[in-house]
Amino acid sequence: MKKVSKDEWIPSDNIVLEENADFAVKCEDNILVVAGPGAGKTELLAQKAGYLFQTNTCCNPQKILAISFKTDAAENLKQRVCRRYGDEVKSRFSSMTYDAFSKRLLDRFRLALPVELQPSKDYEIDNIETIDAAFKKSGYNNPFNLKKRDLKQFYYQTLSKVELPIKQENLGEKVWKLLLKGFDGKKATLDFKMICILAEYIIRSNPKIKRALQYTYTYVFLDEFQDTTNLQYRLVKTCFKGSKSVITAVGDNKQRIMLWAGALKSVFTDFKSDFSSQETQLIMNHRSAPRLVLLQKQMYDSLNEKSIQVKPSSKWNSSDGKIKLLITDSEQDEAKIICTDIKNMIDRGVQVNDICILCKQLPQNYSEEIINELSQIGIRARIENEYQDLIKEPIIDLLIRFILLALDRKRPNDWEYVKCTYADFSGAGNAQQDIIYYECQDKLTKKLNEIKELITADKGKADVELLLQDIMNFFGVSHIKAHYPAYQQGSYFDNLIVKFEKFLVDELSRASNDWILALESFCGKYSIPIMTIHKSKGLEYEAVYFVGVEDGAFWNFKSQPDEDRCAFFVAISRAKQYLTFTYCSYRTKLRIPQQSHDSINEFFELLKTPGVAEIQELHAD
DNA sequence: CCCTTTAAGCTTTTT
DNA sequence: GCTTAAAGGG
Repeated sequence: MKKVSKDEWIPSDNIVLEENADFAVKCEDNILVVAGPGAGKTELLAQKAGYLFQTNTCCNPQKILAISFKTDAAENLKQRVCRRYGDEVKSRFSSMTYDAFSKRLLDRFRLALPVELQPSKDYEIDNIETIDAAFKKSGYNNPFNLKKRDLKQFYYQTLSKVELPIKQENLGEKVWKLLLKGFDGKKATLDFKMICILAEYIIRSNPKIKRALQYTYTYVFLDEFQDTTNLQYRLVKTCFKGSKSVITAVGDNKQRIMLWAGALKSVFTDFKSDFSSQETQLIMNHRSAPRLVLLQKQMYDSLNEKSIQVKPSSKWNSSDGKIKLLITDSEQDEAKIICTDIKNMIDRGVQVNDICILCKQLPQNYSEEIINELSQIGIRARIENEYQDLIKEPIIDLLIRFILLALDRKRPNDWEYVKCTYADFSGAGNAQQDIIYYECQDKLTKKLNEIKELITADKGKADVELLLQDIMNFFGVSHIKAHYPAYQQGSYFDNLIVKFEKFLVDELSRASNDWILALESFCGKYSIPIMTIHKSKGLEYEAVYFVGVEDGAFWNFKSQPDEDRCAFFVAISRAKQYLTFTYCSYRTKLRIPQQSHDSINEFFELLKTPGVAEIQELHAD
């Protein structure tokens, strides 16, 4: 990485930063960056990391702490920064989730807690049976006969309300004490909220640790800031309020769809006053075509958003972008029309995995007919839930990369990843000069060749179960579990492997035992993803089909209209160029005699505004 | 055995 | 809100 002066610095990868983004990158005070979809919020953070490292504004041994919500978001940011600025910044850019950050603080400084608050070293996470037993042992016997779901919610709420240090002896405090140490032969159990509370208390009650933390992390990035919960925000506040550490928070109030899961509604204003932070807005939308940007802007009123001048990228013509509203009586008609549309799009060169089908909820209730129709012309569409749950697991990722690498050695990224992981597991770490390290490489190469032999020997008909076992034994199951503590709990690990095995066998039979094809296919390269709006957050697609804009899918609209408007906004803003909405008056799986759109009529009025969408209606008579 | 009442789910992540 | 499945009552 070459060092440059502040005036000479230019963004990496030929990216052009709009004025306010450039300001935010170079800003050395706390700043809140509010920006809509496609503005490049995460990219701004990556560029800011580059600026801070390249200009030596963040100088060794100072580090940047980047906090995200999802592991893959944290991982993506880390990869982007490491790719651009090399391994020398790897150890100085800590990109992790809130939960990983809290857990790290707790595990590292557990002994700094007063003895009565120290959890046992081998605590489990979120063992609901233990939690239930602890409440019962503390004398709580569900006096109001709460239903299972409400009971669970009551448990977690009671636990998260406990203030440290413990001064009272109420129910929550009693249960905490049991859970911290374990009881009646049960292991200690914490949930992530408790971990967050403990981490916050460690920092609050240990000025030395707090100072060390602030000294280490002179810059802090907070991604998806609108989703921050009160506990997470309190942790950030305790760690960095009043310090010299500079916080950059990025978020979008129009995409606030996690309030129901506990996001803190006032987090933007709280942050501005607590951290005397400035605020800046980005106005570019690099993602969506002009006509789609226009539709997004038309929603600003209902989202209580001032109409700022959002600008689409200059790569578009002003007439670019297509919006359609498809109204049918039967799911068959809906599926046929979507299918023809998708076929045309693919023929024009759009990649299958650049087309997405979105639902407000339960994709399986809305997409069956579409999946069938598409499969008849050889296009695969699949509900992503289970696949994504597996793909994001580090062990599955490792297995996939290993097999791909065995079959095709020209995969530098996978080689690097597999090699580092293996070296790590074998204790060779980063000691690149060490002879052990070369031994590792040697062993790895041999094993890769061996696996390749196994797979190619019988034209790909190798036994999947044995092969996966073989690879895992090579890395050492105990090493894997030691490295990823989540895998030590219960049968979680074994279940993952069994599921992956099942999926892989299935993919292999589809791909006539072509392992590379099967694995790529498992990773979603050749299929249209189907998912909920919530899962699509942060993603983008050339074409988006929002299936089921109906009251049945927005049953919650009356109780949380603002959040559902945001959900609608998130859905429409995933699309780059093509956006199709569908409404179908009867859905087999829902068995609602006749769908309506009374409660969400505002969406229809929006789409029916002249010049917005092309409307296609198909009625059976 | 049949009819009525009640419960639970529906948008989520994290080691 | 609207569903399905299980539990309850006669």
